[in-house]
Order: sequence, then structure tokens, then C-alpha cells
Amino acid sequence: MGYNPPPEAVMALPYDPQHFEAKWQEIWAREGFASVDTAGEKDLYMLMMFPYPSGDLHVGHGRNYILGDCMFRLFLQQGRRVLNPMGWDAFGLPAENAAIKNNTHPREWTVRNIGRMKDQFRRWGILYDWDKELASCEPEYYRWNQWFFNRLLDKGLAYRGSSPVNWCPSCQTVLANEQVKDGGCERCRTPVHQRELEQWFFRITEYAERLLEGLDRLPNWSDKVKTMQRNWIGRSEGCDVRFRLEGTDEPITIFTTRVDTIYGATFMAIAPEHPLAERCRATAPDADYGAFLDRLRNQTRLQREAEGGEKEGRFTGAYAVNPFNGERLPIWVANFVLMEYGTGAIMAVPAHDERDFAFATRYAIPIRVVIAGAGMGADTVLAEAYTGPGTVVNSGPFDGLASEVSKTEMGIYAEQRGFGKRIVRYRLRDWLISRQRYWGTPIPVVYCDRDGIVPIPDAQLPVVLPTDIRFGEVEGNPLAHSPSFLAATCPRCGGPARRETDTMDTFVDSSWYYLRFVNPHVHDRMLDAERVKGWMPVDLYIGGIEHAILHLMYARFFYKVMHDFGMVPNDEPFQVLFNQGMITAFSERTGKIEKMSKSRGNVVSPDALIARFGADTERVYTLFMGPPEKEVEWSDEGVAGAYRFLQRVWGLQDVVAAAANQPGGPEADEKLRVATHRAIRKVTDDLSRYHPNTAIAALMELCNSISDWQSKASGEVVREAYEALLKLMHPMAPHTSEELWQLLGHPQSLLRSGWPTYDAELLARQTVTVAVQVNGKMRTTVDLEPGASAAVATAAAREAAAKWLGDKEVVKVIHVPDRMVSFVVKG
RNA sequence: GCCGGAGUGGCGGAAUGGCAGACGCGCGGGACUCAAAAUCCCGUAUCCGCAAGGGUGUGUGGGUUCGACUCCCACCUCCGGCACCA
Repeated sequence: MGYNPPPEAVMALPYDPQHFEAKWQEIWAREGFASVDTAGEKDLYMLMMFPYPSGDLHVGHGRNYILGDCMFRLFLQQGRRVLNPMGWDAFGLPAENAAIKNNTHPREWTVRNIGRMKDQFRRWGILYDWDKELASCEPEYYRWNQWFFNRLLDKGLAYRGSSPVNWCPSCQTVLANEQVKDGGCERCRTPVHQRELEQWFFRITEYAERLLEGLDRLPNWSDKVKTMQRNWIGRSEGCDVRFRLEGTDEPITIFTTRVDTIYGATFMAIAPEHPLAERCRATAPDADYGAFLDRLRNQTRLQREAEGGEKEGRFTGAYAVNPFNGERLPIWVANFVLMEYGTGAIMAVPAHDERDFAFATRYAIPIRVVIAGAGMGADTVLAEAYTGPGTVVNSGPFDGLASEVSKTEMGIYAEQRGFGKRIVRYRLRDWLISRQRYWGTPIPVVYCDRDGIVPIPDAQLPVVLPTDIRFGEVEGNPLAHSPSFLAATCPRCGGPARRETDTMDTFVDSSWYYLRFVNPHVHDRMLDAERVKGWMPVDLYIGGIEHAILHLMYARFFYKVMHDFGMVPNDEPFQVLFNQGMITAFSERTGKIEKMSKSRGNVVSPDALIARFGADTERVYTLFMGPPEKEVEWSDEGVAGAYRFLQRVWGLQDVVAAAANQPGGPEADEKLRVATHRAIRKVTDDLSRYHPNTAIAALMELCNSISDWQSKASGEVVREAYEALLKLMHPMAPHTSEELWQLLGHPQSLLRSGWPTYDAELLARQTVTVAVQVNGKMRTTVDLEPGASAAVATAAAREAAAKWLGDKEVVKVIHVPDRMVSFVVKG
């Protein structure tokens, strides 16, 4: 059996995707398959994370968009009304750096790249509703960043504050905590420095609890992303306790999660940046105290981490009084206490905290057990800190309580006496949005000598980026050197004012673009309440895992704020989140398998690939490589396999034509029909759970079945199989399937030809192969009618397994209908 | 250290607790060809065996079960995140 080539005369042309791919791209665009009027009823809103228009797309980028297009086409074939827009995250540093390098304007570079990328999408056969296209660098878009900034300001959710911030000397700007990775700038890896600066913040900490709680209502987000966000938010329950600075009435507050150990505190430790540390400069006993402080404060995060947890400190000379027992505790400055977390001061309990233990050991500070675990007593000498639970000892009135109980009791005690408070703290910091760069949304405020910080009234928005800027001529932010931009009028008093020259973090843009897509042509307001109510939330959001914290947390924050403002109908923007894995490749330069990137020299360009094999080959291969959520390595051999598959499908048109009038036979017809309908069932199921890889495997099997039965089945059945194959493969290989569909004589696009349904009755009446086990070992199989009774199945299985059963006693028979029969025998 | 995910042929990978290795790549053999490429057909976990057949196999060790890649416990390795967070 196999491929019997039909006579030369009727042979179709060889598979040549160059010949028809562009044609179909044009037809799809012209017919407007992707356009949706959002004034109408919502069916489904799907979205890919909008890209930064960097210009060069490689096959690794393709994965995201190809997967999305595959799902989109499936939905369209199934007759659904789907909003699937695309836009550009168009502000950002690369454009500005390119402008400096080439002496152009960031806009030119950006617009050119957008053009290139749109063209790339088209050549991949990817459809979007381009009528909804937006670019965040357009005043039409970013004016709403400014408008929303004003709303945040109204509610006290935007504020200007001073705090130690991360400064990247290479990018010449500050960064949010979320944008610092391993102590370096996430973009350029330059170590960041801490600087005390006045900057604009969004009060995301106000929403910490709700950001945390909301995660529980997102069953269709991966645990990975949710865990990352939970870690980032870093909730911990504890107690603030107010100590007194000895010899004064001055309080010094610490935060602890282990108030149950407070009788074991033998010293207090404060961060080098703590105000008290500075005040003790003159009186501290160690001569190098001041130098020590300066050294710690000037350390970068990276340097601090490089010290590998080595505990170091100096005695300040001051003492704190423990409000629980009146004991005086020496106050030390310690390198392991962070000013950013809690109050920047801790009570140190060496017996029950590893860090405190290490520090106390080094500086010969007493260690006092107050929690006795199993086998421990009040006088146990510890070789290491005991951090587990136990019975409270050496703790006055609390002795004998279980540590968990005393944690609550002591908290209540402190509250009643007025020197403490049970409290929840978070690791999450407020979102620093100021950037000292040009290519971003101007922060809409002015500084007036008389009125101070004055926001630009809504009616005067947008504050537009000036265009008379020469790039590369001055250090730092060119806005700060633009006299026309700087000079402003105070909206309040009409006097002269200086305009804010910082721009907004580009993550502000991406925090709400998915809302603008619903009403991109509404010009008098940010959002159209009706349409937003109709279409939000996004049902399916596809993007890379690299945004697990940054974009996805900021967007959730914005959405919750908007919910509180009554602007959106619910409080989580993305129902289902699908994170596709990276495509990697071997890099000659580094000798490793790594993420594709220009700098690693391991990119595969889609241009050459499309020129040689066509876009469908790249699509099929990309989807076939492995499950889309996993990381996979690109292989040129694998591409050839995808090409071969498409070629075989193409070649089958001759087979179908040759079989057209043949009568077939009942057995062959049934066999091929079963193969066809099983494929329909499997492809439908697999695609709906985002497994295009196994869906393609099923298509390959159907293709093999058609080859196998083409000469024996009737022309009608062969054609049915082939038409199903074309419909089923359309989401993965849209050009090839459309062309073949048309060659079969169908005037309508596959996008309007429906999705096949399978004949459940046909599949249900097929004989089933039932496994036969003896003592748990798989021995043989029997073919049975579906739904065979236990008696029938057991009898057949007993006969088939006679060889293994012999005359042994059958103790038990387990029958799983249509699956297996298992004998348990004795002896 | 804590949290999440993963470990299956030469490779990418399939398998609601019920025939492990679908499908593809690669490799071997064959057909076609003067020859090669392309294409098509057959084979391809491993060990014993000419074969029929049988043994062993899903990171390691235990457990639950008639039956475990799948569930439970302990451990190892890799990937990702957080990390002196009090």
C-alpha cells in the first residue's frame, strides 16, 4: 500500500508556497476577517502582549504570535466573534539610544520599525484587527496617561517623595525595584547605585493586599506566575514594638514576626541609613564608626550581595529599653538590616534567629533561650539558632505558653499597654515612575515658586513632547536642556514656572492599553464605559513569562484602581493567562544553548526561512516543536520535517482527484472514515487546550491514513477525509490549506467554511482493543464490541490469557469496560 | 535557604491510575535513478533468541494499588523566581 502517483497528465504543480502566500494575505486583509465592531456584543477578547517595536523579529518572537494566530483562526472557523487587536509599546530607551547614535529622532526610528514589524506579521500570515492599532508614543494615547496621572494625584495615589532609589549610570535614569535584577539594571546589567532622590511614585503598596487576594481568583493563571507575584508582594504578619531610647523619651520602633521571642532580645540592630545611626557618629565608641557607616551606605546592592552574608556591625554607644521587661539593649548598626523594610530597626534574638546568632557570636553578645523545643530547657546552650516552635521560657508572665499562643498573647499585651501593634507588612515598595529620559510620557506638572507643585489641568492636556530636540549633544535628559519645554506658566497663579522634565516609566503605557483597544477612536475620554463594560476582561492573554511580575502586576494594579474609580466592570483584567516558553538555539559565541538574541549571534531569521520553505512551514514547525508553554530548542532538521508534511498534503490533491470516481468498499470506507473523525475529535480537543503540537501529530496521522486507503476507499470518502484535513490544518497552515481548498473548487475562504464536527456514533461503534493483565502484568489484548459486559469480556480475556493462567486459581477479576481485564491468580 | 516547575529512546516529544515511547527528527535497509538529490516503502527503547517468544525499562530509594510515567513519602539533578525581608 502507499503512494501511487496518478498519471503524469493530471499532476498538479509542485508545492510552491511563494506562488500563493501573498495572494491569501491580501484576500484576508481585504475581506476584513479580523475586524470587529466593539459596539456590538462581546463574544471573546483575546490579546498578545503588545511588542516593543525593536525592528528585528526572529523565529523566537514568532512563537507568541503564531500561537495566538492559530487560536484566533480556530475561533473564527468555529464561528465566534473575536476581538484580536495589536499595537505598539512604542516609548522606551532603545529608540532614544538609536536616535543619539544615528542623529535622528526617536519617532523616525520607531515608526520605521513599526512598519517593518507589521510587514513581518503579514508575511507570517498573522491577522489582527488593524483598525484598532495604537502606538503608545502618540499624544492621542499618552494624553490619557497624563489624565489618569491627575486622577491618581486627586486620590493621593500619585505622590512626589524622597527615598533611596536605584540609579543606572549607563541608562542615566532611575529604575523601579521591579526593574533591578541581581543588583543590576535589567536592561543593560550595569550595577545600580542607591541614590536619595525626589521622585514620582504610584502608591501600589496601598493595593498590596488586594493584589495578593486577587490571585486566588485567577485559576487560569499558572502557579508559577502567581507564586512569583506572591513572593514579590511578600506579605508578613508581625508586630511593631516601640522601645525607648535610654535616657530620653524618644521612641525607637522595631518590626518583628517573632514577638514571642522578645524576652530573648539581647541587642537591637539598626540599618546604616537609620537616622539614629547618623546621630551617634560623634559618640560611638569605635574610632572607625563613621567610616564604617560611610562604607556601607556607598555600597551597591551587588557589592553587598558579594559579601555573601558576612555579618558586620558597630556599637552606636546608645541603648534601647525593652518595654516588656525593662532591660537595656545595646544598639548596634548592622550591615544586614535594611532601611527599606519595616522600620529599619530590629530587636535581635540570637537564640532564635540565624542572622542574629551569627552576629552575636562574632561580637560576643549574650544568647538567651526563650523558646524551648523538644529536649531543650531554659539553660540549654545552643550551637545554632533554634527557629522552630516550642514552650516559652525565661519570659516572665508568659512562661509555659506554647510559642504560637504567646505570639498572639504578647501582641495583645503590647497593644493593651500601648507600646505595640500587630501589623501586616509587605516587601512590595511603591512604584517609582519617574524616568530621566526623553522618549516617554511627560509627567504633567510644573514647579511654581509661589504654588509649589502644580498639576496641569485636564483641559490643558496633553503636555506634548517637544520636537525641537537635538539628540546626543548633552548628557542626560534632553528635556532638561530644552528652554521652550522648561518654561511654563503656573496654571494656578499665572506666574512663571518650571516644567517637570521627567517622563513616565513605559510600564505605565502598558498598564492599560488593553482597555484602549476596545475604544481606540474615542477622543474625548480615556475609556468608553459601555464598550469597556461590554468587552472586559480580556478572556485570553498570551505573552512571555518575563512579564510575570513587572507588567502583569502593574496592569492588575491599574485595573483595580480603575475599578475603584468606577471605570471598569470588574477588578482583574486578564481571565486566562498563557505564557509561552522561549525558543532557544545553540550559540557559537557562548558555546551554550541560549535564548535567541542578536548579541549571542544565534538568531534564525524568518526571512530566509520563508523564502525557502514558506511561512506555513515555519508556522507548523514552531507549533509542532513541543508544548507551547515549554522552552524548546530550534532545529533546522525539524523545519525540514514540517516542510515534508506540507508537501505531502499538497501532493494528496492528485490522489483525491485520481480517486474521485472509484467505488470503494465498505471496510475501507469505514476505516478511513474512522480515521477522519478521530482526527476531527483529537484536533478539536488538542487545540482547545492549547496543544497544537499533538494536534499536528494527529493531522500527520490523518495524512498517512489517506495515503494508506486512497486506492481502496470510495472517492467520496477520500474527499471527505481530505476536506476535513484542510479545515483542521487551517489554524496552523493557513495559506496552504486555503490554496488547496480553492483548488478543490470551493469559492469561500476556509475562514467562512466552518469547523468540522465528528460523527460520535461512528466512533462509538468501533471495536475496542482491551488489555489483558495477569497479576498486574500486561500479557495480551482482545478485540471486543464496545460496551461488552463484564461476563463477555472476562470470558474472552480468560481464553486469550489461558497460557498465563494455566490451572491456577483466579482469586479476583477486575474489569474496566472497554479498557482492560485483570486477573489476580494464586500459586 | 525558601517557593514554583521539570527529569521518558540517539534527539524534540506522546500517554483522564489501565497496551509506555503517538507524531516528527536522525539512523539502517529497500524501491526509483546511469548516478545523486528529491520522493516513496519497511525497520528502529534495551537485553536474550534464527524465530516464535520472553526478561528489563519513564532520575534514585521506599510506599499505596489487581495495576503507577501518572498518586504518597524521602532523596538526587536541572531550570526559573525570591533571597540578610526581621
